[in-house]
Amino acid sequence: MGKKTVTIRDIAREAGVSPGTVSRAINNSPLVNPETRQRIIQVVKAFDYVPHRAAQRLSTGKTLTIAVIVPFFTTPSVTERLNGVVSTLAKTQYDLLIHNIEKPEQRANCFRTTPRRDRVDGVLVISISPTDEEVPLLAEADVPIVLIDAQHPDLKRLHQITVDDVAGGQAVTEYLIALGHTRIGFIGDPSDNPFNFTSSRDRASGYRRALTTAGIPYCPEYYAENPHGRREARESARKMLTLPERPTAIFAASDVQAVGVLEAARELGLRVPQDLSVVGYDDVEIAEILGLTTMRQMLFDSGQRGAELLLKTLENPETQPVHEVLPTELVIRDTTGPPPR
Amino acid sequence: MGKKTVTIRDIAREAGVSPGTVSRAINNSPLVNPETRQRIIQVVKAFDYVPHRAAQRLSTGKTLTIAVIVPFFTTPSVTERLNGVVSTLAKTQYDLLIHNIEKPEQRANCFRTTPRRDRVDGVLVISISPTDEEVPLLAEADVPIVLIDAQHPDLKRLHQITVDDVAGGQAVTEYLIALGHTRIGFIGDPSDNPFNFTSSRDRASGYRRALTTAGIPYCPEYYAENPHGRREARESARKMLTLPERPTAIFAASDVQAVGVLEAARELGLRVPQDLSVVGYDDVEIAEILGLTTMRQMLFDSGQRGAELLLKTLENPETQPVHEVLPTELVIRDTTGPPPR
DNA sequence: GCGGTGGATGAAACCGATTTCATTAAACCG
DNA sequence: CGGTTTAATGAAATCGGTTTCATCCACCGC
Repeated sequence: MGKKTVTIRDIAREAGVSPGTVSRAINNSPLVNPETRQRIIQVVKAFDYVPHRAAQRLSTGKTLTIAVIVPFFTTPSVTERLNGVVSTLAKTQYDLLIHNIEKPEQRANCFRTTPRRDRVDGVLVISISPTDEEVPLLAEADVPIVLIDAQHPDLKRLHQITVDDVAGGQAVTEYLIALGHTRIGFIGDPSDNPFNFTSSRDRASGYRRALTTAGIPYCPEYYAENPHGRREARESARKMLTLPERPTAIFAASDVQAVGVLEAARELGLRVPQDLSVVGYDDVEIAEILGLTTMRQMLFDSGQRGAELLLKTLENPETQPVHEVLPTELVIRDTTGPPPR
Repeated sequence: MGKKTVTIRDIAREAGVSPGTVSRAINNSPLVNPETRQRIIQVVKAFDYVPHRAAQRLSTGKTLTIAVIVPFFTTPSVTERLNGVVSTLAKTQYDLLIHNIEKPEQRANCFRTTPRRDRVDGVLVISISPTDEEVPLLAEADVPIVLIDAQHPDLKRLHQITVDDVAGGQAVTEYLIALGHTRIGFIGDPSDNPFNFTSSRDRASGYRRALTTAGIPYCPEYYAENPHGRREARESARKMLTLPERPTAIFAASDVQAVGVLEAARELGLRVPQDLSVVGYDDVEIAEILGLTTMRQMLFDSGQRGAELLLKTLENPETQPVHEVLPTELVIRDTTGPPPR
């Protein structure tokens, strides 16, 4: 099946015009006679002609491509954000390129090679906050960039869609305090991680701030950091829950980790919420299934808004960088209650 | 920041050679003196030069792009397959284009416009079986295509990575029968759906076959089809479990649906597995969390194998179409046991 | 010492579109 | 009716690589 590609010259020859005219005709240039256009369109249809993408890109300088840089994209919360991006872009003619980051070196590599004018028209970055050294690199790339669930103080150059994780962490903790808890544990990701994830760190800040405000001393034994994961969280929870004076509530920095906490509780024979209250973060599907109390964030919407923002910027490059903060909402289910005794 | 792109000619000038030589040097052509290459590489590094993708594509005719067509990519099982694809392709220099299908018309559109020589070098299709009308269209496109978890009898033209869903469904049912169950329900997706998903249908065939073999009459009341989803499965399960003579076991065509069944059981006060046995399919993370007995398929591997197969075919276009059937494995956890009484 | 062989390189064509610039023909105007 | 716009189109340059073909030079064998 040789099936040679039909080029714009074929169309031109067939329609009895020059390639330039064909190009103008299909790109809605006003500089072409309606009749001529009609004839050309006809030939295009007849030949099922579609312009060669690479050729278009090369000559226009536009790539019609948007890249999204995303870490561990099988994580449910990340997938949901990505979903927002994908469904928004599906309505446009932009192609979506996915770069999954699972190792720190991929991250560096990706930040260096992806945001280039000749590769993409714009970049979405999900959940990975660029470092101070990386920002100038990104800015220099001269490609519009939107951070989703990631941040950087340099608002002059980067669009940002975030959630106030400090406030969220604080709200969760205040809720637990209001229930009467004073021994409240926190289980999150490493504050200092090669990906520069910030959300867990920020939620921990909110946690501490709420404790301080309430006059509850911060107890390092009730604070644990682990590489993200259910198992890791379970181990931490187990340790924490076998302390001489165990916490009566645990706030996990994500639903995934909260599940680990629940598992640890089950193993230790602790009833939830009678013996232990557990709160997660994100409100992914599993939270609803397990009846987990959690802080809901608008995951899908964050992706959607980010994509929309990027599209708007592509249309109008003069758009000033925007920093949008999405709301959160505490969803109270079955894993929280007053402390025992 | 103007930042004009540095082209191969810039490198050539700087290194004191011709563009052709630079091209040869960076593409590992043996036709270039090691010293010259060394010098060129140096300049490339110094200028942080990266070849213009569109230009490469145009001149080579290769797009260096692979598209994956995937339905509802937030579904955990689909995400996991996709993960296999992504991680395999990450090691190559191919770009990955994602087309998410959520509506039937997207499907048709996608099959028509995506598999074109000038757009992609190859296509991976996940979980969507092409129809008889679509296959010639795909074949004509003259782009290698690999179906993952999808099938079509025309093995002459399409690579396929599948699981024997009929056998899988049969095995699950036989297991339940061996436990002593005779009233076994099945809850799956619509056999006839606009996406042409076949896995649920096939698992149902296996289910029926096992019943027949065991001499258990097939009872339509124990068989339900719903649009895929937890809630829908829950409703079906509720109906089935409130029958005068309710099933003692339910086989759900996916873990997601099995969760719905578990919810229905909980609502109705049925203990699992004492009163009701539940089996899922896929073995996604939630199955492990909930202790769900399920049929594990190699989700990640299916994506990986599919991608590898596609890459191999790209290297050697003469590769004969392959049909690879991946094994399944019954994972027995806490939701299955002998029937009550 | 000379034709032959092959390695390394440069010059130029080419991929398929877009876009600038030039050209032609028609329309318009005083 | 001559001169000037203006609309429509063609010719050709361009985008940034790759690749073919030609060239040059060194080395080999005789």
